[in-house]
Amino acid sequence: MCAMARPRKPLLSRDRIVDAARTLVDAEGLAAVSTRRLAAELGVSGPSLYNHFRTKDQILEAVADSVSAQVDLSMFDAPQDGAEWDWRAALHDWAVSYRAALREHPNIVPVLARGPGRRPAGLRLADAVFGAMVDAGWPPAQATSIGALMRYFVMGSALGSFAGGFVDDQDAYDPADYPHLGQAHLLADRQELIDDRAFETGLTALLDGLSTQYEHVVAATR
Amino acid sequence: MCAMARPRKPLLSRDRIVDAARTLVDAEGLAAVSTRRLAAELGVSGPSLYNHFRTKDQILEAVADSVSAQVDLSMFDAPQDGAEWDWRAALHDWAVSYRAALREHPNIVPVLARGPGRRPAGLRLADAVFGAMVDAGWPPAQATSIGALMRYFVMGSALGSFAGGFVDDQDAYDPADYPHLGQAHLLADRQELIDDRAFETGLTALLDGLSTQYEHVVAATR
DNA sequence: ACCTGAACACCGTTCAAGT
DNA sequence: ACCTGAACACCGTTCAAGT
Repeated sequence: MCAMARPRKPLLSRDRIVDAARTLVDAEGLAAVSTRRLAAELGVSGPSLYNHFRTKDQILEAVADSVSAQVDLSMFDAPQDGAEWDWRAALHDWAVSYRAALREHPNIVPVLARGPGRRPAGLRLADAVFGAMVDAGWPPAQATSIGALMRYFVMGSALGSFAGGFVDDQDAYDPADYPHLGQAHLLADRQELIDDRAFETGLTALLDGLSTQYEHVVAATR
Repeated sequence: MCAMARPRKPLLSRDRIVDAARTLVDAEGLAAVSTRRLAAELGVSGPSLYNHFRTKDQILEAVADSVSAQVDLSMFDAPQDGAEWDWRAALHDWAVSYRAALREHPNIVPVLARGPGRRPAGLRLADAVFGAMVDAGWPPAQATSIGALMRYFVMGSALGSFAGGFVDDQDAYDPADYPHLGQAHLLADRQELIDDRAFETGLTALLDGLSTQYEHVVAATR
């Protein structure tokens, strides 16, 4: 009861803000995140957020990084005792985990797609895949390409459903204009199946193709 | 002269609005496009736009479709007189043209990434690639997968530069945290080269892998 | 140190009014 | 039919003021 009521626990923290923002993005999309709305969700007034983040964009960056942090990277460690280091299997498992993390939070993908920037989990991810490919024997320039092209494919597959991009309305597909899209209105119903199959097909093709290149480029110089 | 000055030519048209919007998006990004700003660029007041488009989003959709319309689809026509129809070469050329169109207008890619929806050029593109793959002998479900996975890869490669996603500042890459990113600060300087090489490497791998699948799935059943 | 209300310069969109 | 100004309900961010 003394007059100096100073230590009064802070209402906000960076973690609490990021958690609330991620929940809001997941539930209602990027457009629903305004500083006023987010603050209301946290029971404070809008400008309070600026005591913890410099801009709204940095809040979204932090949300993006918290999603990157969920990607499993364990398949890249353990230096493999002598045995042939199976980079192909590791790359496959990593891509599956990467896409799974993104698909759990698809609305934040446009922010993630801007690249790692200074986000620690994004940089850790880039570091892990590049290091693993170099360890596997890929020349550094090729390892960079692999990091990039895998990112293209995973980001593209998570950015938006392919099947869901087609409207669920037969009248939208006039056979005179689009002779081969007679069944396209059915895509929306089977979104997950269609996108999962396309991802696995593409990933297998990508890894098969890279294995061929590996034999030419790497195994040949051994 | 006479008092009835009725026919007064309209100041605006859908095309003029779309052209101005595309120019603005290209020059200053999606965030710079506000209805007031766009209207000012066209010499009219903000609400005027609503005589030609129902929402701002539909203006952006129209910009996106005008970019889709620039993708070359000619490699998919001409039914090939008896000879083996080279779907692999067509797919390669199409992917290159697709990516080139997107890279000329990278800021609109997030809108394109929402899928074709009801956009005519987007639907034409989906129709062409699906029809060509079916003609080449792919079963419809596989042709759908190919349309999807190519879209993943091209969208991902156009959504943002891989190399440009890394900051141009050596201090951002502490060797203790990111042991393999010692050269990462150099990526920003060679953006185009690095992204072009990753795209070609990935596309070749993808097509090589699909060719292998084609032999198993299609040629075997002939 | 952390939170607040008021304020500034913006938004997308609607609508009555003009021609 | 097409354009306008005024208005509504929002934005992100700053800042002086409070504790």
